[in-house]
Amino acid sequence: MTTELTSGARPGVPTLDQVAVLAGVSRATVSRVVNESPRVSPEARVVVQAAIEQLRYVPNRAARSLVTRRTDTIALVLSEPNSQVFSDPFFAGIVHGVSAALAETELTLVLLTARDAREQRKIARYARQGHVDGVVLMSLHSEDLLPDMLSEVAVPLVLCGRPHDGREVAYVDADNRGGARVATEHLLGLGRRRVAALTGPMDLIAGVDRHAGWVQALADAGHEPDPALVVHGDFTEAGGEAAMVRLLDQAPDLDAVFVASDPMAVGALRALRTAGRRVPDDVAVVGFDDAAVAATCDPPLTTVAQPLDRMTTELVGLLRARIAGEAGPAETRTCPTRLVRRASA
Amino acid sequence: MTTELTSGARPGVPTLDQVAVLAGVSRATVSRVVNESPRVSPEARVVVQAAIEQLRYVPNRAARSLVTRRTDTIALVLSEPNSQVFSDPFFAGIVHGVSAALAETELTLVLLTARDAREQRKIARYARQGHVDGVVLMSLHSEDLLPDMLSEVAVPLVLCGRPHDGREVAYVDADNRGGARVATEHLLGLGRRRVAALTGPMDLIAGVDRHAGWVQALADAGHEPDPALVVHGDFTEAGGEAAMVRLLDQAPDLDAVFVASDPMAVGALRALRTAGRRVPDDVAVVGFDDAAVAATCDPPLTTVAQPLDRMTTELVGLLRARIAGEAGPAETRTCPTRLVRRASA
DNA sequence: ATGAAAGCGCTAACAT
DNA sequence: ATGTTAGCGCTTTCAT
Repeated sequence: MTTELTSGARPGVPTLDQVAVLAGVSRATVSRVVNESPRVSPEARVVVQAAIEQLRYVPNRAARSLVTRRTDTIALVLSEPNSQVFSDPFFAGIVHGVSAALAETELTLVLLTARDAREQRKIARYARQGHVDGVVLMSLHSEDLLPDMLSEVAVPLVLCGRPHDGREVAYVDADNRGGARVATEHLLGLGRRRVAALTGPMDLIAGVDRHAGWVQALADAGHEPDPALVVHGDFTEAGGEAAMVRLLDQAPDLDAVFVASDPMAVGALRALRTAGRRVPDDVAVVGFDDAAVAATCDPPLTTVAQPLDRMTTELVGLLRARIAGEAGPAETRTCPTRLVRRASA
Repeated sequence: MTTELTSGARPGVPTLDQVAVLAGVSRATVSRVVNESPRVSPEARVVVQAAIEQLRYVPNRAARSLVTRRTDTIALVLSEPNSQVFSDPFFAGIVHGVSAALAETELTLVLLTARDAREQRKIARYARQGHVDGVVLMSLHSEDLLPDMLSEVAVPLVLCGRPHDGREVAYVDADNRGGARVATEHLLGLGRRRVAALTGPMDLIAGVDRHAGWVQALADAGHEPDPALVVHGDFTEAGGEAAMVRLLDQAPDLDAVFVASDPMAVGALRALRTAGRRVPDDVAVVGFDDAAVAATCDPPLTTVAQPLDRMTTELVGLLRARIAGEAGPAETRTCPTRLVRRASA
């Protein structure tokens, strides 16, 4: 009696019932086949699979998730008012990497962007509606409210990048501080004495950490950081060029510079050339890889490689572990960076 | 009697029933308030809203979409094996624009990427599962199978970019042909006689159309297109530089060049400079805007502006119309391009 | 191994 | 204007 009521539904979109009728079994058996339960006889499985093929049946996700309370979907949230961040190779790399890591699984990726408070609320609401099993959040700026908003929603959450404050939350980050330290040590090891730092904005944790690594390397070597040797860029090529000009003005005697991002390093190189300083004979430069921009530089730049692939793998792994309840709410992973010396032209 | 069964559910996630009980009304009334039906008394509305606030109630999407057969979600599908496409400013611009256009609505965006056949199947399946109300598909290459796969799924579909064959499908595209024609006319109007074309790959419809525009402008002016004046790039900066080198070799007497994309134009400019040709005195160049890369060029380039904002607006508008059943399956929109002359340095 | 039946949370007739 | 009721398509005990 139940089955004949199904006739009122949309034509062309088969349901479990229809498969069951065609296969001559019950709904439960079809469900078991679809969900790969071992409690099905081989014969039944064959019959059901044939019916599924014939009808081109695909389970209705809404119905399934209504009962299982899973959605098999995770969200990647980009919280950043600046819209050109989309073409930023670092963001692009993260999006791509997460998407690739998920391709191997049954999970699908939902990309959400928050450019203003309105969109932030929409995202928090979306998460609370239970439309995703978990979320990866990229939020760089210290004053961003979204991390708090999402923490309040009862959904597994992993941040991409260490949070600015010391909050208790799961995150994955590159070893920014270690990378900057190694880069600076490399320059000191070359015998340079006046190693400047072209760092990033200090409201970005990556900027803070990379600056801290430079300071530490100098301290370890017994140098005291000279304020004249520090200048802040905005992680862009143009910003890097401008910052390098200021740096040359502040400290004309510098003989090396650690640049806290690759695009800035490209700009810095240009500024150095314009100023008539030879690279690397005159000034040694090490960049910090956001996506290997500097690989195409002339002269080729020694850079700190940022482990994008590793980060995205960890991000997805940690989130899945959290969804499965196998990882704590504040578990963290730091992905090692490494120095890459490129052949000099 | 129904309500007390609810007790077995997840704690902390309130349902319609619980709101109804707290407000002292029926589920139906709560549903009406949530869905802004006019058939509710002001008093009831107030009581219900208070209960919603108190319980922090948010409707369960799965349950809703199970009955309404809507998901309030649309997918933006990027079908492109090349993974670096993510940082391509054109793609980034489309993603950003669509996302922005949707921010004003109740719809959410799901970004899906297909890099290989496996991912393509996953996407087709996802669409068939009824998890989205419609899809915007960016598929550039002529041999891509995804357009066919998605056409077979009964879901409103709009392509970003004219399909390569003459298939019957809704799409939105820039006026690539018209833009190329105007660019070439501009060069001819400057008095140039040997107007070369640095075009894109011919398996991309944008490449084909821009090339066709150049041919048409020459034909209209009574010139016959000289094969030596044509060379194909790959829409990238490096490709543009290499192509320009070939072009100079093939046709050393060229006095102008229409370049079918901005990044290529930047590369072409560099090649011209290296070859000792002065721009624009010696060789006039017009680029084709993929995301205003050329705006930062030196010398500033006259470019054909591609209406990204317009395209994304149309894309979303057309898809929504299709979802509402207000637009045919093969309705198309072409967004006008225009020539932008930049002040010479 | 299989089927019957209950119910996930919601909307939408249909009554009143 | 409000309540009652019948499902949407699926999973999952609980029997058999």
